[in-house]
Amino acid sequence: MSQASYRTIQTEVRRRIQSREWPAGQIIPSEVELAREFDCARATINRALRELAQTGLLDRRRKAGTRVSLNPTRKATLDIPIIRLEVENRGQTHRHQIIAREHLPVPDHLAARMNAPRDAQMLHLKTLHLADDQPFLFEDRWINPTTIPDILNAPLDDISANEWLVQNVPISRGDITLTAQPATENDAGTLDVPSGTALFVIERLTWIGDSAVTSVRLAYAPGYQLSTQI
Amino acid sequence: MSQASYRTIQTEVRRRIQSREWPAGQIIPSEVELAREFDCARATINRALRELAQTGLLDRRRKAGTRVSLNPTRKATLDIPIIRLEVENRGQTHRHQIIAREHLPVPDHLAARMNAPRDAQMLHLKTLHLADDQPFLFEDRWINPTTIPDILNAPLDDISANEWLVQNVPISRGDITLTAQPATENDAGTLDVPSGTALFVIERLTWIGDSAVTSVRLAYAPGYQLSTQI
DNA sequence: CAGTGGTCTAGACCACAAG
DNA sequence: TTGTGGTCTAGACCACTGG
Repeated sequence: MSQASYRTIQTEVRRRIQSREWPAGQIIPSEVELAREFDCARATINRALRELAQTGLLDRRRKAGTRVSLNPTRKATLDIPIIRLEVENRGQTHRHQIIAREHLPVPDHLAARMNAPRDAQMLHLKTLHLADDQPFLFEDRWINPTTIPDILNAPLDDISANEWLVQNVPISRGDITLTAQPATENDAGTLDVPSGTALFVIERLTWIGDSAVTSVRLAYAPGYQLSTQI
Repeated sequence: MSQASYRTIQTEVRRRIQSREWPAGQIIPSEVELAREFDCARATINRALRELAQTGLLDRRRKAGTRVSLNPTRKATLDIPIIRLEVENRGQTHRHQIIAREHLPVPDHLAARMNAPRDAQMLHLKTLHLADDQPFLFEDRWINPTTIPDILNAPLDDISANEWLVQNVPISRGDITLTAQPATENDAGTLDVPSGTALFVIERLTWIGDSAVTSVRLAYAPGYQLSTQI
């Protein structure tokens, strides 16, 4: 093995794990030994193994060594695209309608989660996104104008709040929750489905430092699916 | 800035992006320039920026340079744990019941997706997972004994197929789909919910090389949510 | 304590693609 | 053509932690 490339090393390591040459739970040779075997620098081995550990295939600990994961918690990466691009990537045309736009005191449960004072005034937006003029998803969003004063001047009729925020607010952190929910009366009327229909719902709460930027609930029309690979 | 660490560099780069010092879409200095500024080796800058690019914050292209992503498709990492651990991590007790276990010709639509001949015989398992003796999720799984002959000897009453497969089959690839579905009659009876209830459903198809290992549908009881962060 | 992975360096060559 | 990121090296020191 005179080939030295972190990719070829990764491939070979995967092969040895899949062939049970290195069974689950077993310690594999140290970086120094592997560097000797593959005739390459230790840094190359390190990169190969470090990346495999990031995907959950290996467990690494100083002194203890590197072992094949016993319970490989597989990690899947979800892409969170802008809604407009999500629609356009399906080859459909995106359009959005603002259904409501008002300043209201934020509901208590949101105030708590957003680390805001009770009855804080926020911008509340309800937006329907359409794909080829069919309802695609219903967006219910609260935006904290204390954190994002510019939002008050944003041209939200032309560019959806989703897109404006992604492009103008460099968030530092976000909490995401995926659930299935029965359509509320509100959902049902907006998406034009029977009340109680099973909807795929994504809720996100995003932050700049310790200041909440926006809390949003995205209710997708039936048939939506989120796909990924491991 | 005499500190040289890829982590401190990442923090500083994030700060500059969030503060708009480096606006979205703009080219940032080259690795050589940053190495000079931070007084460190180029490899250190490379690692810092490479990892940020993996998260979608930066776009890098040879010769074109590194720029702040214009439409940062945020990437969230989902952990796919073993069901037993998922339950136990909530502080609940896990138990499973095998509801059906039979060899059947696989349905046509699955045969196609699994790259198997029509009417191929597969092991079909229906399993109910319980958390503190309450229905937690209903697992409907097809296992390809051509790929996994050992499955026929597995003690599936003691250890769920989910867990046995994770620990014994080093898969190379998996397709995952997340959806919301109304409970079928079958789901409803098993999970003890009304038919039509909104259920969170994960479907997975996993592979060793080009051979399908298993196709599984996990229907979670109402109230389940999948959480992550970005 | 000592062995392992974690990180950094200074330098080098290369692959790619923008101009 | 040429500047950029992509990768590799040989060596070094360090941090952590198992025995």
